[in-house]
Amino acid sequence: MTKKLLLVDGSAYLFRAFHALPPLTTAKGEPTGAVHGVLNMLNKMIREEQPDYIGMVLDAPGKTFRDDLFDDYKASRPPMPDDMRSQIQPIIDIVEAMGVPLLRIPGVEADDVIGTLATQASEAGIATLVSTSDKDMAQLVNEHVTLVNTMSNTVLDRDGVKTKFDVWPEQIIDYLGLVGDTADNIPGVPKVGAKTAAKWLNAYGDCDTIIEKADEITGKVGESLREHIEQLEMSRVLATIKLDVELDAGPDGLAPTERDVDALHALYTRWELNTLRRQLEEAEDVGGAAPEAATDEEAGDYEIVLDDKALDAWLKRIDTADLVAVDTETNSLDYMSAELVGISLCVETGSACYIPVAHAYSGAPEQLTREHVLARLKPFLEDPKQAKVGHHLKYDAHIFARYDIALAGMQHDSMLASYVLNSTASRHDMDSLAQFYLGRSTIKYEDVAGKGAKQKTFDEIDLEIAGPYAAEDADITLRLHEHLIEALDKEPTLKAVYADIEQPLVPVLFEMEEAGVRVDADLLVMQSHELGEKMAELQDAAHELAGRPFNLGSPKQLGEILFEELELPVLRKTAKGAPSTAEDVLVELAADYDLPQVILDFRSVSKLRSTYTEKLPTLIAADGRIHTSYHQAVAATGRLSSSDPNLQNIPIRRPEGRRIRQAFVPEAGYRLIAADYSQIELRIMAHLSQDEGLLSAFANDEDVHRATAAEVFEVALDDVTSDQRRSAKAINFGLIYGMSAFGLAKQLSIGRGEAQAYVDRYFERYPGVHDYMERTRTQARDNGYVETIEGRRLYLPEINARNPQRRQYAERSAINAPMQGSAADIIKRAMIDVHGWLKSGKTDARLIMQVHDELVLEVAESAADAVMAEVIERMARAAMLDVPLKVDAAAGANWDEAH
DNA sequence: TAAGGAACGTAC
DNA sequence: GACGTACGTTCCTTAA
Repeated sequence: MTKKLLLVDGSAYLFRAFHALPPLTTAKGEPTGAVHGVLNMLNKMIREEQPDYIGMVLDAPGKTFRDDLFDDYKASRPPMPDDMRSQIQPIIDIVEAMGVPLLRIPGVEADDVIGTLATQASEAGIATLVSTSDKDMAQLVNEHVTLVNTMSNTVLDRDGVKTKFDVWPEQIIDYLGLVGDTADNIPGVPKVGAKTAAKWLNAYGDCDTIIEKADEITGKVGESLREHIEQLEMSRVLATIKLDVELDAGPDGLAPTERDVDALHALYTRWELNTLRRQLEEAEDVGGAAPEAATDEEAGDYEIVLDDKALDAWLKRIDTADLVAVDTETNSLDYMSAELVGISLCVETGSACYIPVAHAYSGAPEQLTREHVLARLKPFLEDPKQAKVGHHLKYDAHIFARYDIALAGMQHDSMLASYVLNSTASRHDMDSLAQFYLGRSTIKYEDVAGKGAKQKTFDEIDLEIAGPYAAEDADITLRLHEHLIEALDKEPTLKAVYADIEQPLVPVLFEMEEAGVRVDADLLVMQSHELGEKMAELQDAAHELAGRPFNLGSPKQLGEILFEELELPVLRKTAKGAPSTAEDVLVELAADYDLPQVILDFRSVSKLRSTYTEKLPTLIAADGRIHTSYHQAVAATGRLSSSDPNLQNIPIRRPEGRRIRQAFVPEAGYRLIAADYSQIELRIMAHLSQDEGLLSAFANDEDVHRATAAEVFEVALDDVTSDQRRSAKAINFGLIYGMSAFGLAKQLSIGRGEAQAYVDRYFERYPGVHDYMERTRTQARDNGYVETIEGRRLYLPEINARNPQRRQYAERSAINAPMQGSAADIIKRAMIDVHGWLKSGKTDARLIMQVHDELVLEVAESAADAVMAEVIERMARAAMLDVPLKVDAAAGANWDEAH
């Protein structure tokens, strides 16, 4: 068997890694990005090639013979940055500790050392692989010597050189002499580029012949050639790699030696190369193994797919797999504008691929085109029988939708599994989950893309960096899925919440987001204008009353005016101890002073303008519609949330704000239908508490607040005053939120004693509710969690906290969560049902919004009445409680009218 | 200059 | 101290 020699161009690695990698540093701030990069590439080469001999060659400091030949040699190259220079020594130390022979020969360049060794190896019949990204090395290629570019995974043999440069390896020196090299300041012949050089060399064979026949060459290029013959000869010499450098040892002196485990461990620790350190610890039982090292953390087998052959192999793998992890990489978080940059797949943990389709940094290797890859994957992606798992698959589905691919078979989602298992986990992003469930530190997005102003989009990231990151995402997704499903299997009710509610909801939310809602920009712009004028008037009035101008939007400046200069009484302080200027405080002050009311009016107007009338028009997409994002794994109780923009807090309570809803309109020929559950949380409280009074009030379809007022104030239903009803309403809502008598007193501006009397009275009249509240607190304390009707859990780790404030907070959450969460479960079931019904029939209608207890649909005018009736029916029977679920609905020409 | 927290206000 | 769940804007301090 022929022996194999691997020669690594350390200098090329260093430059490439330094510029390609984000500026990683140690905790102290020492740069280590290039160290990471060089070591990763080196390790990868060793792993893949398993050479018998190996040498890493670095440039030595100081002048080389070429500097003596040509004064301007490499003059255009800026001096090595300090951040790069400082990383050379750590690399040298580590490579030596690894047992890899390292060569640094003064007076020549790394290229010359590599050239010499490659030549000697050829003569000895040793197969040589030169790992570099430097194209000059192509001149070394022969039957025994090939180049490999770790960046792009491309291998250049004789035919490869011919394909890439259109000249043979032995012509490369002449080629470089003609073309020159700006980076090394090798002049070449002006006006001659790659095409011309190849054309001449193919016609004449070599430079000497070209010079001989220079007169035959016509045109401006011909002139340039004749004028620069001397320069051409010089350039050839500079481009020629020296093959006879005097070395202490030949290729057979480059056998790797035993690695020095202790020295390596110390160096990895010193330079905070944690992944390498952990791998070493696992393999060698060295150092204080970190806790996470105990779990599975083998480096994955990650492949970058750059050609059809590799793609074919993966298509075969996914076709026969039971479940495939799919992940997309894009250049934006905005799903409506994001472009696909690459796709990751994983069918078996530890083995994943990344298929880049649009990495466009300079020097990026040739990739399969987006169109090609998508066309080949389309049958798989659209096949509902081919099950996929993702982490937040809804986002990936949006990306595929941009390219007319309807992602189907969205069977599992590790983000949702995690959410159902523990909704109170602070985050459900992949990195946190990998750390928590798998004990595994993943590559962080910031580490590959950088952060702040320097953050790159994914298509700008070097494949050497992006590939492992992206492939790991798919690998981790599959690992998480396997782990989380196992956990869910142990909790059948949670599994049901996941499988029967959250997972089927994904396509529903996906379609709602894709649909968006039409918004009348002109109307909002007009409203904005009006509000702007009102703001100016109120600001003038405020400055007048204050006696000087100030920023009305600054609570700090306002506090100075009100409490220092005008000396108004400080009624309350903020958490930080500053006098509060919150709404309720100003309302109270407004009874005795003028300025607070002006501030209140200003705030209200300015809020409407900045948050809604100014902002919403800027968010309208090309289709004239606003596409929000519904988040399925955010709210601890099981509710959805909405952002970019938040369509769940569009004003309604006051007429000034409510006008904004007039800008939410249907397409021509359509109507908006808004259907909302009436008092759903109180109905759930009746069901859960089984309180007879409450059950019968709902059974008889009474006005529940009026009924409560009648009980608490001991009057007949018909004699309840509007004030009594208002108080009863506050009590009812307060109960849902776990409010105290103190809070109720504040809400109703009554004495604390009086409020306490109301609460006592309420519990006397509704003893079932009182018992239920007690039971809930007990359950929370005993189990550490509370449940919705469906069995969705909310963990309350602080329910037994020593700190009374934290404990009481947990208690209030315990009271509220079953009601809020059950309502969320019910409307989610209704959404799945309504969506399924709409999909199965020919009804021209679609769901477009959800606001916690309300669904909004856009329906063809002719179908409006029928759809409304059906939606009411389906929402009402989404859960079978011991009280009826009542649904109110209306249709209109805008969202305001539909109420 | 950018990031992040505090204060505030909108919804259910 | 005192009413649950969210998200967005503005101001302003702090850190790089």
